[in-house]
Amino acid sequence: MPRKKVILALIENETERKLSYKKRLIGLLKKAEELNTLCDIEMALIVYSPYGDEGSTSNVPQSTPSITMTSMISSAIIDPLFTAMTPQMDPVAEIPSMGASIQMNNYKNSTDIPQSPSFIDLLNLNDDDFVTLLDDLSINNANYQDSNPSNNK
Amino acid sequence: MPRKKVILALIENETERKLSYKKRLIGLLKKAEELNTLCDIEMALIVYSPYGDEGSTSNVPQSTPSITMTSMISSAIIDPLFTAMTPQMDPVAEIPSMGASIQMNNYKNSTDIPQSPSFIDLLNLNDDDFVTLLDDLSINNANYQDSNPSNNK
DNA sequence: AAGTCTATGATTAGGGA
DNA sequence: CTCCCTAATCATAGACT
Repeated sequence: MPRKKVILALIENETERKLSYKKRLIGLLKKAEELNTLCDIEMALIVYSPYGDEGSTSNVPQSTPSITMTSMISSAIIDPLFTAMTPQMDPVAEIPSMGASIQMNNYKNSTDIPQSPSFIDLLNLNDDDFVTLLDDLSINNANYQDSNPSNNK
Repeated sequence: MPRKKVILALIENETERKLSYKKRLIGLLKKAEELNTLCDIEMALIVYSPYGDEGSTSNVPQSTPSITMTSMISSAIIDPLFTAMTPQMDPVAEIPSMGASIQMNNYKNSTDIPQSPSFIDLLNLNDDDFVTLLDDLSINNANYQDSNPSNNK
């Protein structure tokens, strides 16, 4: 956007694409939070990121995707489930109603994870993937690391 | 943002707040779509709007809230469920897996709808509320109007 | 309420360290 | 890769229709 007008097409260069993703995710979260604050709008933003575990526990890009769930919901019912999260907690244990309520078809990706498992199936929130729960821009995320490495095959 | 620096707090004036909401929702959808296109990121954005039916069938603000589900998911599995939608179709019938999969606690608001029913409970996608499905910025939405007016009490 | 316009604050691509 | 910086594009409050 600066220096060069954005072309609305996939950024082919992976390094560039990932950099853009990181910048734009922060921007998107900020915009969403602003809408929530300014207009009292309840919402949920669920982002499937192929860059889930980088910089933390693994050096292998795209091998362990993550789901970023952003709660900007002001409702008292769902808020505690998300705001209570700390990096030390187990997200799945912490959000039982979420794990119980979002039941999609129990898809298992039999090929490589880099080929992108179905987004909707990842919503199962089982042991396979990183789950990152963000409450606001302070990205103090709780990563739920895969406890079963075989799922990465 | 222009003309005046934005103060991150609830916009007290209702008309102003709604106007800001409409503008910012479009902006948010655009940003999300850009992230999807540029970085090949799958995501879902669910917005609970208290301004669902205005300008269409009712003049009563906030009496029939709506859920705006924005699919920017490239997966072939979920895409057809959203893109197949037309304004003439019944969204609930059209997205059986969605209706079946998102099972929250079956909350019924016994007081006024303007007091905002729980966002998470609205996700039940039953007959009570407007459901607006957006596939991209072309806001060619499919409204699913309440077939049971008593739910507005 | 819903568009259109536009000035200006916000976002971000590119580059440097 | 991750900050930091800056230029240039983008988003949008306010005004007007």
